[in-house]
Amino acid sequence: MKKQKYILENCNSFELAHIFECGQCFRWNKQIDGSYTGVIKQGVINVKKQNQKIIFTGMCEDNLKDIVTDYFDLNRDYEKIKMQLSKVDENVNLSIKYGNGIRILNQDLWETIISFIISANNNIPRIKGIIERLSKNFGKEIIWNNEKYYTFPTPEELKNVTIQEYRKLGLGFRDVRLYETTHVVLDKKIDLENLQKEKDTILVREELLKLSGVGPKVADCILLFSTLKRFEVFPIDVWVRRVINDLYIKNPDETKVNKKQIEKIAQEKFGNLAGLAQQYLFYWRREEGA
DNA sequence: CTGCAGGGGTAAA
DNA sequence: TTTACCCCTGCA
Repeated sequence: MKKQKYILENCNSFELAHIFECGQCFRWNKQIDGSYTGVIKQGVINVKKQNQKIIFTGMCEDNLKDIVTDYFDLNRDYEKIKMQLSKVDENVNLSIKYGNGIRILNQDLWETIISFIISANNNIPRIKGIIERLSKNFGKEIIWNNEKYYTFPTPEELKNVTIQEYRKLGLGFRDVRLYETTHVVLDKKIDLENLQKEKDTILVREELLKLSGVGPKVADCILLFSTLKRFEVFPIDVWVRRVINDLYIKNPDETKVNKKQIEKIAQEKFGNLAGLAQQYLFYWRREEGA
């Protein structure tokens, strides 16, 4: 573990709030100076934006530049993607202007699976709290700048944790799901490394859906926000339903809007960039509060 | 102060 | 296709 620093200059499409508050991650916390600190794999990293420069500092084992280049998806041309998507219509264009600095993170597959199982029928402050307690109890401690941080627990580190212990950490009815999924992964009934190599998105999705606590929405979030990185999926939650209904369907009762209908619209309008369009629309609608 | 709906869904009926 | 589910927060 060593202290490292990396400065990225001339980076378009990189706004801290857009990246960390758009609902894709749960382990980044805003600091007093406006920067964000989070745990990636076995390291702690702080990201700060200053005069158009992105400053990464951290305590980690591997090369910091390599870690953040991968994690923040820095080799992808978001300007080009935004250009394409903004042509769809004026509403999408507005949403892109609003969340112009969004990047989709390459988060660890295991961590993303567990995080989104916890996210089911839950709210962000509580999700963050649960993940923090899980890490504190079962992850490894890292000390950086006199503060304690904890890595996200591996399947092995959760091996002997009981359902009752999960319940005590406030997981609620998700306790059984976390227990079952952990053991399915430990027993290699579903092999995450193989899943990572599989090209066919449909097949990967089917495998994810076999996990306890993973339904259609959670599966799509895992596909989009982890290293699986599938931009063609379109996770549908209440906010996405709301914004798609308001813009394109206009059903007076949004709870009656059919999922198939939303999927069709997403496919037709956004194609293989649906996932990213989802993020812009979601962030726009949710932050605007309208 | 108490009661209750609802939250970035899933699984079981 | 409908309903219960754990826990927390906001609001009537």
